[in-house]
Amino acid sequence: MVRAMQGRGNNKPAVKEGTGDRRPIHGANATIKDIAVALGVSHSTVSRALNDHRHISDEMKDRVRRAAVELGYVVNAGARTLRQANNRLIGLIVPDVMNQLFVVMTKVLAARCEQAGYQLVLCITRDDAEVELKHVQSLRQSRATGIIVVPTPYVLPETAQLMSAMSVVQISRSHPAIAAPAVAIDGVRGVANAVQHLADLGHRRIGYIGITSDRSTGRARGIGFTSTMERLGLPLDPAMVNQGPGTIEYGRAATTSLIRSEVPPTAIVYGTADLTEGGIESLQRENIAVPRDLSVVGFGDPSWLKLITPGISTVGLALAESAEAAISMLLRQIQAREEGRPAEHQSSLELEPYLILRGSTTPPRVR
Amino acid sequence: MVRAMQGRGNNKPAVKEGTGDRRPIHGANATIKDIAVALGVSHSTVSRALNDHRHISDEMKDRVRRAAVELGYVVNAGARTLRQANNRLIGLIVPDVMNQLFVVMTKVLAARCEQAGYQLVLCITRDDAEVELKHVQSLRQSRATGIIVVPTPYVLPETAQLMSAMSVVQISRSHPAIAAPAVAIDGVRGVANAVQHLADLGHRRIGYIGITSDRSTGRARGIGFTSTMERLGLPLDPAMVNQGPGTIEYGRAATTSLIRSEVPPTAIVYGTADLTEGGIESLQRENIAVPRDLSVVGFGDPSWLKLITPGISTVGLALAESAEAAISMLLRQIQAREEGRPAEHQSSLELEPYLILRGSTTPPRVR
DNA sequence: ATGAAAGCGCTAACAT
DNA sequence: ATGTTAGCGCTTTCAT
Repeated sequence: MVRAMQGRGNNKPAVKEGTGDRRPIHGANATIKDIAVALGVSHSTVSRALNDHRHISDEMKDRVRRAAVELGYVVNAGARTLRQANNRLIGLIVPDVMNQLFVVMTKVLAARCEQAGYQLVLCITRDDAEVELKHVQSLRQSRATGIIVVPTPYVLPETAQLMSAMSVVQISRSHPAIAAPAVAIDGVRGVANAVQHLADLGHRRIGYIGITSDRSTGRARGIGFTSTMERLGLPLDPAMVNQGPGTIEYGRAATTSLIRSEVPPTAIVYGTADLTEGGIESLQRENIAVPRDLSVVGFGDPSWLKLITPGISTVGLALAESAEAAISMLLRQIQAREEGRPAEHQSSLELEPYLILRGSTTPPRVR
Repeated sequence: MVRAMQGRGNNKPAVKEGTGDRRPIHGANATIKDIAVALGVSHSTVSRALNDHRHISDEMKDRVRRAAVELGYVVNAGARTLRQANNRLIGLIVPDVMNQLFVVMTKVLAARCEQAGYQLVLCITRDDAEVELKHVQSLRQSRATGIIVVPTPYVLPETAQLMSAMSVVQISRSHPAIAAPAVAIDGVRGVANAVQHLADLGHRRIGYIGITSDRSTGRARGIGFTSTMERLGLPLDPAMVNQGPGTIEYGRAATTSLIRSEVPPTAIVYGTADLTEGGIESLQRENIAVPRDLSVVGFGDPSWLKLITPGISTVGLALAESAEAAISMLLRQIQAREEGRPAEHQSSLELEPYLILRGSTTPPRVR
């Protein structure tokens, strides 16, 4: 701990160093210079040896590697990046990780990133545009190689501008201000299929509980509902169309209000997995017999859904596939940029949802 | 794209640059030097202005900031780190993000990291020690400030050694080779409480389905079961103690095998949420009436569990609290290290689980 | 096969 | 209040 100030012109502040003196035996980080000194060679030789350069003798490589282990040397990725301008960092920006949708994506992306030698920086926005901006700034500052983002409803202009300098792919949702391709699941089709199925069974008064149209997903699913109702010539009572926050609570409240309304629907279609969860909770509380009293089609298919009695029919989403598609697009984009190619235009992709029938739908009782 | 080789002694490889020429208007990253040149001042003035240094005139600060925006300047965090040795990166190493347990932790940690100005690097090991090592190496190379880790069952010596040079906190599980404090939930007590509760109701033949003892959690919960059975003087039939992988499939299979056995148990206690999920699935398939035919106590409390009919009693875990505790410990550890303090000894912490009764337990039918 | 030296972008002494 | 200079750890010419 006691150390005389050195008179030499070093500008190293005379503070911390963990324990002991200069020897990088343990504690402070050893550098290639330390190895070079220990071996009496130049630090460039050390660098070359560690990078398995062709013109370094096997013996030297061996000595260097041994010394590196000895000194506990670990390359400083930051310093390397400064030279090579390439830092193997990918940002994943999602609203929430409790949501089935985003967890599955996260899992797939993490696996792919690891495989491709990237670190995954997880950013959770809670759908707050300010938080989103902060994350994008950090990512940009650390020169992240790319970003996969589920944009918040109201992306700030600054956020979009920062992104314009980076390789980006949007997933699940897409925002017009972000000039990046998007991978999404066709929400129009998802809800349309559900409505069609119910209509086929004879339902005419169908309720919808979805999220607000400020998210691209909410908008699409809402359109899926209204347009299909119209196309099939079914009455479109505004009271039957409920759009709110995508929370379990809202799903519960909206469901309760629908089934207690003057003329309740004979079927309800949900617009997200959380809303479905809230809906199921409400139906159980209100003792609604599904599908006898009410037919139900959920959205999304978390693994527990099949444990519910009765089985809930639902809109299945190809989550893993969309994540795979997104990361492939991103990696291609990155590669193009690294090779100086002018980033081929990537068109957005929309995957098809599919209906999973589990018995929560049946023809309406009366009519 | 066409660009003549420049004769000057610059060692810049004559490749990429996106589009156009040197001006950092857009595309390539502007540096403080670019700003300095544009303004005809020195780059250190620019640096100081951007960092709001005291001795820079307000007018200069203003000009610099304006130019920075103009040129799309974003500080290079890597370069800064090289000087300041402090890179605001925290690694989170978990086996899986599909698991309720780890998602909740991830959410809490992400929030705290954001708040404290750290980026969160998410590393998923799939309980593979090699993968874990790779992640730790990357983290160490990028000089991550700290790590929160759910260690794999068989941590490699190299992994443990790398960690010894970093600020680390273990969470959920703990591994003896890792010299870092751990925050966990008392698994012995969790299962013991469940068994005690069932014994109080009069059960004597109780089955246990948990994970193998190679994870610290599995070991503790197993001990919680056997020791409590012994303490209460209940018969401990080896056939009633099932330990395997923590998968839904195993939970299903083990449950099916238990209820089909010669002398089936009158109650089953589970050791993880996934096993509980598999168990419920099996019980539904086999048409076992819970709690009439069989009492059940689950482990963990994912939000959907209360939707199951009948309500499943379960061991509640203070997941968010344990994550909070872990991140606080880590931040304190980091601060101590940064201030050169010798890292006060942090003792491990064990939180108490609590029983949530929902009606899946009742006195045994016969006796 | 190895060494010397430059420089990536930034901050911080140390001058003025 | 601003400029000059050194140096963080590394890779990479350019010499030898």
